[in-house]
Amino acid sequence: MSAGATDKEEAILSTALSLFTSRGFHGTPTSLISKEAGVATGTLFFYFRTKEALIDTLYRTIKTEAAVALRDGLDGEPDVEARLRRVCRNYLGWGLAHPEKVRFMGQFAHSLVVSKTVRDEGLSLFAFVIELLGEGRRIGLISGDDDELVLHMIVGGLDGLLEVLMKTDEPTRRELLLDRGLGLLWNGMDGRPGRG
Amino acid sequence: MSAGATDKEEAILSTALSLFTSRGFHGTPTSLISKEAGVATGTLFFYFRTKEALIDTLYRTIKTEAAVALRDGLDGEPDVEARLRRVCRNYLGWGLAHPEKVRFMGQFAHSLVVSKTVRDEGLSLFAFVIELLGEGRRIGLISGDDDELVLHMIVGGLDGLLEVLMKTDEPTRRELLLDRGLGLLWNGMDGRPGRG
Amino acid sequence: MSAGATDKEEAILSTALSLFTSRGFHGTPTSLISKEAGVATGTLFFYFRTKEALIDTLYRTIKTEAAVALRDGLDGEPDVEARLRRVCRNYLGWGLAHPEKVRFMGQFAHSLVVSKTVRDEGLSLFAFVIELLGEGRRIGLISGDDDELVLHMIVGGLDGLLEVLMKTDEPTRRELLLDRGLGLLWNGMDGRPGRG
Amino acid sequence: MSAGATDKEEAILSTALSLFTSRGFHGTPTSLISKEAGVATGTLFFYFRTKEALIDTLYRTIKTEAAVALRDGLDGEPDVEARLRRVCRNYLGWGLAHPEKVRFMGQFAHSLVVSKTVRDEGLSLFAFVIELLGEGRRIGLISGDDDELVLHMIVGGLDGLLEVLMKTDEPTRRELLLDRGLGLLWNGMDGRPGRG
DNA sequence: TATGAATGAGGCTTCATTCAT
DNA sequence: TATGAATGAAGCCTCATTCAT
Repeated sequence: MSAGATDKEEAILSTALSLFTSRGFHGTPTSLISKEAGVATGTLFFYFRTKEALIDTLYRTIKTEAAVALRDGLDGEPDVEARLRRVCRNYLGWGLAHPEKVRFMGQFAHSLVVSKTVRDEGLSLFAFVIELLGEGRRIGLISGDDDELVLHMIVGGLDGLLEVLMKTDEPTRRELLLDRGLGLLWNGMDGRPGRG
Repeated sequence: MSAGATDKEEAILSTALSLFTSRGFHGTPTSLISKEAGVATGTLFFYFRTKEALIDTLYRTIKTEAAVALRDGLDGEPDVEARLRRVCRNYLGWGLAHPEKVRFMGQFAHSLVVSKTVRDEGLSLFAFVIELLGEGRRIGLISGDDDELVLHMIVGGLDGLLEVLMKTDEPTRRELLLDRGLGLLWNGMDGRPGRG
Repeated sequence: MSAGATDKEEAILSTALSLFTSRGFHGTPTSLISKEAGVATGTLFFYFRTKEALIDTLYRTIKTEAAVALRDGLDGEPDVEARLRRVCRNYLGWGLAHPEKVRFMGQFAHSLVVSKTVRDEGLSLFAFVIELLGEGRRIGLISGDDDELVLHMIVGGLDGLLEVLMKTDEPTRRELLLDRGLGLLWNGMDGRPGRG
Repeated sequence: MSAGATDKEEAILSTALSLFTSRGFHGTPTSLISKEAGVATGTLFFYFRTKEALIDTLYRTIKTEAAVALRDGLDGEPDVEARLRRVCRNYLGWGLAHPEKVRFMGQFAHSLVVSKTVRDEGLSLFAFVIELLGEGRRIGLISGDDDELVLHMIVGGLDGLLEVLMKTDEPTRRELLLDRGLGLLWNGMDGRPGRG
């Protein structure tokens, strides 16, 4: 999962991810995590000082991983518009590739079990997107004047889209919905000619 | 809070709402709820069989209340477009009027402490919006062909918007952002003339 | 059940009897008793000051009833031997007619939930049997010199016999076992001629 | 108490035995058991999943111990009759040596707090006595044809006898009663010459 | 007599965490 | 590094009992 982790640490983290996702934080005793991970109860606390430290690490790890994924191939894109579209597609692509992590985030992004510090920390990882939006606005690509508003609405829209995509198993249909969803995001709901 | 509730039941529900919102489900012992609500520990369990039954009721109650709010004044609107815009505004208006309930939903909509049954149940309350979108699509008002996709993306976008609005205390600025947000939703991000 | 009991008191007692027998004393909340008896929770405590008072009453009632049954037809018997045999048959007859009460006694005769006072009280009801045994011994009918020893062993043997009889549904077989059992009690286990 | 038990497990079991016997199952909180046993509350539940599992273990352990005691010296006896008499004496001897365990059985043999499974399980431990009775019957030593009936009546009689013996502190008198009791069991109550 | 909402002490059990090995 | 027996605070919930009606 993360870089310099030992086998056992690794095992604990990935076991915790799926247990937390399927049973919730408080439905998952540390004893169960260690048992499923094949380590002793004490071992978990050797690697993570507390149960909350464990979920914080998990949160941070996944958020970082997502931020890295968002950046993928960005430098190769010719202009701001292409880069923005790429970021959106990366987001959806990463989500579809890691449904468990998406569900984890869905559960814990607003939960109080992840410490506020760590949640705030996560935001900075996505600062470059705000940056990108700012660029887009300055060249008239993006309407409005409040980048944060736009960011929130895009993320909200993408999350809604992702939810639908994750329920769609058939690949062609999924691709179709993905395109259509991005179209809605870009061009709005209004379908009347001459408007929008 | 709900209709035929006793005083004590009422007190328990509203106390639970604010405690759950501020401290989380597992950070809130039932003993604290009853103490703050001014009733005996046993009384809580007289009205709600378990702690989970309490949060389920809370979830259901709020969801129902929101659905009712969404419908407000809908019949007075002249056409589908006006009704759709009205629903969106109702959603934002209700959210701004009940920030605690919004935060409650943000925390528990994806949490496993609310039973799946109750969460699924909540969806049916919003079926009429799907209906409305279908009407809109049939008369060419809404682009695309998948009403659920559109619904999810609208809700996602509105949630993002709401989050920003809730952080904005100044009323004029808030009104401005609200209009702009709805504009983005309707017309998309693309700010270039002749596109979108 | 007992003499001057009202309908509700009656209902509570008989409901308690079968619930205590099937679920045990502590497996039976008073709330369940009142519900099954069709009365309000408070009503139970109007008739019985505490839950223990209820089981004490039940114990006393049944014990008294059994003692009465033991005496049945005793005066009509010609001599001590016939009276003793009659008492034994009465005991078994009553037990077979009231299996639930037997099971109740089996469960609570040695249990600490019935107050010691009431348990001791019950013994005096059977003093006449000791008396009878004494008579029997004095005329050489009964061997030994310790009436209490004999009583305890008879009761023990009869209880063992009753247990077997209660498992036997077929009437003829049951009658056979009953006779054989009394034979064993009277003549002992030893089957060799010239012994015993 | 049992074989491979730890010191703490041992302490919990023996503490529970005397507390359950003197105060009853429901009069004995687990917290009291752990305190008296000198362990933490959690430790009790480390060794026994529930309070009922604890009493089940206790029941099983004692029953097994009794069954072992019954067999003592059986192989050294010359014939069936001697073996049968030995079993009876063993039973009484064990009972007198472990009055607390006898009282425990008296209380819980018919109680619903011991799971039915465990109670049924206990029966198989005494199968060899049935076997022995069968042998005795086949060679004409025992009258009757139903070994289970005989077993139940013997056990009943012995329990009655044991009860009396346990109340007798004086050793010579006790020995006398024991002999007389076994005599009654073997030869019956009937004291008249030429009968029985 | 009868009701049933309300009480609150107390019980069982869980589980994060420690520490001697 | 790793183990797992041991800890004990704290939580959820039950239930006998009361009392205003």
